[in-house]
Amino acid sequence: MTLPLTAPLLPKISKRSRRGPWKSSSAASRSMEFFKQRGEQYKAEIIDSIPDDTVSLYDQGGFVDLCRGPHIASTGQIGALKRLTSAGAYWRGDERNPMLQRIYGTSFPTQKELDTYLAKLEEIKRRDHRKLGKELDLITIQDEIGPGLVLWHPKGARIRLLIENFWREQHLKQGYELVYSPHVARLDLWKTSGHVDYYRDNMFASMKVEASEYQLKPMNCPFHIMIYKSHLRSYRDLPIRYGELGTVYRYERTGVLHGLLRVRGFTQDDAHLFCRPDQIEEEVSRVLDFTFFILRTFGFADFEVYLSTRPDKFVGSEENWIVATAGLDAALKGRGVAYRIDPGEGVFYGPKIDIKIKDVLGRSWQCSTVQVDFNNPERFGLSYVGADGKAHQPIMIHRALMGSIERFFGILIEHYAGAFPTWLAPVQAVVLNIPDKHRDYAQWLVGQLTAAGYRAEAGGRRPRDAGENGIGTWPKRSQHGDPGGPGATRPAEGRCGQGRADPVTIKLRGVLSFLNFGSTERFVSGKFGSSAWTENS
RNA sequence: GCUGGCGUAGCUCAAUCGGCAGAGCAGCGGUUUUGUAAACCGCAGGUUGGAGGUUCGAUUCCUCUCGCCAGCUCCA
Repeated sequence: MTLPLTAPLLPKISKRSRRGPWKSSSAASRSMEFFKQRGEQYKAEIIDSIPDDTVSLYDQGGFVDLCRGPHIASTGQIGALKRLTSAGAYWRGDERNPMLQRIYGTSFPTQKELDTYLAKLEEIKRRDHRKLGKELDLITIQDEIGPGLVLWHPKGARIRLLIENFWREQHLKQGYELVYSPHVARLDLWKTSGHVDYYRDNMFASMKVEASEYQLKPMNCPFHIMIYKSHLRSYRDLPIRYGELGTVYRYERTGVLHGLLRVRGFTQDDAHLFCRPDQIEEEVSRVLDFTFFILRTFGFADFEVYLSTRPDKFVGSEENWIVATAGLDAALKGRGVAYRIDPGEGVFYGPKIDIKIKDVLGRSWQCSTVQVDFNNPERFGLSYVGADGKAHQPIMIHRALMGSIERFFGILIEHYAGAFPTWLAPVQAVVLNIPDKHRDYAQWLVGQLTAAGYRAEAGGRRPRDAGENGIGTWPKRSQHGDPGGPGATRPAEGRCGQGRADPVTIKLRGVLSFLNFGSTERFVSGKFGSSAWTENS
């Protein structure tokens, strides 16, 4: 059948795949002939690649499938079936191969379980940061500017500033030095670093300036290296930790761009640690602690940790790889972190630890990464003077805790469904003036709140504004009106939809006190502050 | 980049066979007022993503292009 898989056809497929029992049988590799005769070239090709003498086949009403199995014993076990989407997929996952048409669907033993799953998909849709980012006026990505390039609107920028201020403050406490570096540099720098050889496909084209080529930076590391190199280093100076909220530009193929989660210009919360080989474990341990602290502060509690080991193509000595991998391993074990080995998935220049964040819906996102690097110290000829008076080569550790501010923000939006905790909320309080004639008073109150350091906004002139989505998303609300009127002055109260209205007097002092609770303290995950608090002054 | 789908007002969407581009919400001006997704009247809002082509006439058909979405591949 070579009909196009358009929408009207798919319900039929849904229906048909419902009846008949499954039978299973196994056959010798002559089944390759069977599939060839049927014109099912791909199945024959797969059998060809299976070393075993026998393969297992499943027969379902004349549809014979090659499958390691198991298929379910009976289609009667399928209580509920739903087609989800259809999309192309490369044969065997290789983009050089032809594209196949794939239909995605799911089934559950009962309709109820299917409904639960579908409700979760709806919830994911509701939390989509691309939708909320626009609705809450946090960010936009506009065609005229270019795909994958983010505009941070005032409300989004407020949150970013809070994130960045927190980040800087904590890094200083942790003994990092904060640095800045330019957005472009001579192409030669990227030749030295190896990016031109290994990373060119992800770089924007270089530009000619006067007599030399310049390159928009895809990474921050060469700059930090050059700061290290700017003078002689002693073993006593190590470890040296340079941190930077460094904005990088990478050419990502159009099909991979995805809201804030995959962009072309983004800011890494980057740092490079220069240390002696014997300091790797200690430094990595510190980074792990620091990472979990930061992530928990933003409300993330569940993580997936991976240790990626040496790939086939690698640089550096085997001995260094062993030392570095052991250092990462020891740090993870020392901190009691459960992790999985991802064999051969390390970067060519060294092994790494990746930490994926699990959000409230149980989806995981790659953010944090800790990578050991032997390559760059070698390429740039880094050294320090050891206790023996001789030159030694330091080890570099690349690390990002949030990964990129853009991606992290996208995840945050979805994690909180836009209803940020008070310390991060771009609007901590909305002052509603109902009816309109109280606008001046509302403005005055907003002015008072702003002067007191809160993020407040006046909004709405009609009763229904109180129930609006955007306004309901912000943490606190205070409403002002005439006694007994439709917009009667109401107590400041908590976030709409949480069923928690905290009675507070409407006097300015009361509003300030109410806001003060939990407005600046940061949440630690698992301890989401309740707003159960009253004032009766 | 690849396969498939889709671009109409700030947002969500209409527009029959190719025949005058429309509605709700948001906005603005009024009127009104029992407390959480919707009070009433009016006004304004558009180069139908862009460029070509076919046609008396294109939102509609064709070509190219830009972008978005679902995946594949890749990744922070």
